Amino acid sequence: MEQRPAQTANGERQSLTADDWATAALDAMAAGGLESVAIEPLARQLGVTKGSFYWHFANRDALIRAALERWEREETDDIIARVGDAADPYERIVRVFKSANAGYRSGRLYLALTAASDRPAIQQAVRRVSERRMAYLLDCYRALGLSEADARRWSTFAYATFMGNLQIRRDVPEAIPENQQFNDYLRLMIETLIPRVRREEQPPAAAEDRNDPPLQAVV
Amino acid sequence: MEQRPAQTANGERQSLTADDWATAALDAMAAGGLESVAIEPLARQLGVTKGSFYWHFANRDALIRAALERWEREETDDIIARVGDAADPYERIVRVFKSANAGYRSGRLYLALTAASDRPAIQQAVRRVSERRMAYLLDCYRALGLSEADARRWSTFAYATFMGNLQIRRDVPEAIPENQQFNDYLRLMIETLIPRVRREEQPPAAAEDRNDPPLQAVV
DNA sequence: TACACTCCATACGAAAGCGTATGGAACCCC
DNA sequence: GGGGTTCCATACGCTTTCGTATGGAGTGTA
Repeated sequence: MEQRPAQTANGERQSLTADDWATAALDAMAAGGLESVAIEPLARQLGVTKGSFYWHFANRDALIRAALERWEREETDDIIARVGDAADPYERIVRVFKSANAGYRSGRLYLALTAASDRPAIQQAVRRVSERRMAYLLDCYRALGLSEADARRWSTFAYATFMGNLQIRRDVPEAIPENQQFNDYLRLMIETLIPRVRREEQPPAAAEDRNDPPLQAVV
Repeated sequence: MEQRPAQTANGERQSLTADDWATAALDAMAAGGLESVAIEPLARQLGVTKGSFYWHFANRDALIRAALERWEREETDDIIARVGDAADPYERIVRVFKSANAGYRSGRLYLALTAASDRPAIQQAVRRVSERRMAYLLDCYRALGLSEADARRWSTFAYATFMGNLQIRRDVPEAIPENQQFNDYLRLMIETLIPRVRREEQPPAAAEDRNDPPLQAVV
């Protein structure tokens, strides 16, 4: 597969891979947006010159495509690895919200990519990841016993809150409490965003369908 | 104050003002982010050349500063004009959420500005506007009768949901329902995000009360 | 008519970034 | 040790944008 020239005596100077360039591009995006993904600055930062880049990639667009692929892989792997197929749906939703905190870079990167709304390639990648995440949440809420319409509303609601917390954490970080205060804040959101439908009363979905109160949230 | 050379016979060609440039810059930002705010493209779009710009402004930074000032004025005026000092706090929070829908440009502009997290001037303006909005919400929740700590949590929670809806509407618009479905979605958020605390031990609310949850949300 | 002021056009230099062309060092294989 | 491959350095032309310098048309004013 890959064979790198053995590093020199002092341990420097091993050749770069295309993936190294992709991760560097993602780091640059997380730090300064898409416009920060420039060949020559990245090359300087990596300690090489443009010659290296144009050996690995055809042009700047190819780099961005590669970075997007890597990002999509990371995100989908992450959401499966972190919140996974664990336990009951309640626990899964809780973990989604706790993962909003974990990963400072992850959140910034997500927001930076969503900001590049003019580039269709990026927009589509963001859309795919967002839809996949919302579908995951939708499944969780269905598993809680909510009707299809209710599950859709609640999952969209929860995802909006999730995204908004990312944004607040980036733009007004003091607004997000810390330590014990943060736990209280988190618990408030969890308890509010996960309606405890009456489980016993089986069968859940069919019996308690359309009445006036749209969903029997007990909170 | 301002005197414009009378427009020519066909109604074209009246001279521009600095404010015209500022609004054009904001439009460009809402459409394509900060990098779209370039002098020469803007000049072409306005039907003039750079000569016009550098008569009104010292440089590009001055334009961005002017645009930011205008944006801050608009935003603060808007939040006072739209949701205003109307009625009870419940109605005020409702209006905040309804205004997330109104103003397509407003939301995009907000998100575009928050994305320019490297520019300190923009970051501070965003912070000021965000803090002012969150303070407004905090006041609403205090007026609902919540304790200081609870009001702070709920207002942050609500603002996060507000921001997240802006983001979803931009990135995955189909996820936001429309028409009657949207009203249901909106009502769900409103009812969930506005806890009806026991005002003064009134009979109607007190009757169906829960005593388990930490804050007396009845939803 | 002469002058000043406002607003913009045009021309120019400098810098940054993209992409290409080409050379060259290091390594491998026979 | 000739030849091929990998990976990168260097040099160059092109485009876009910023910012400056300067001229000029239009209008008001003495």
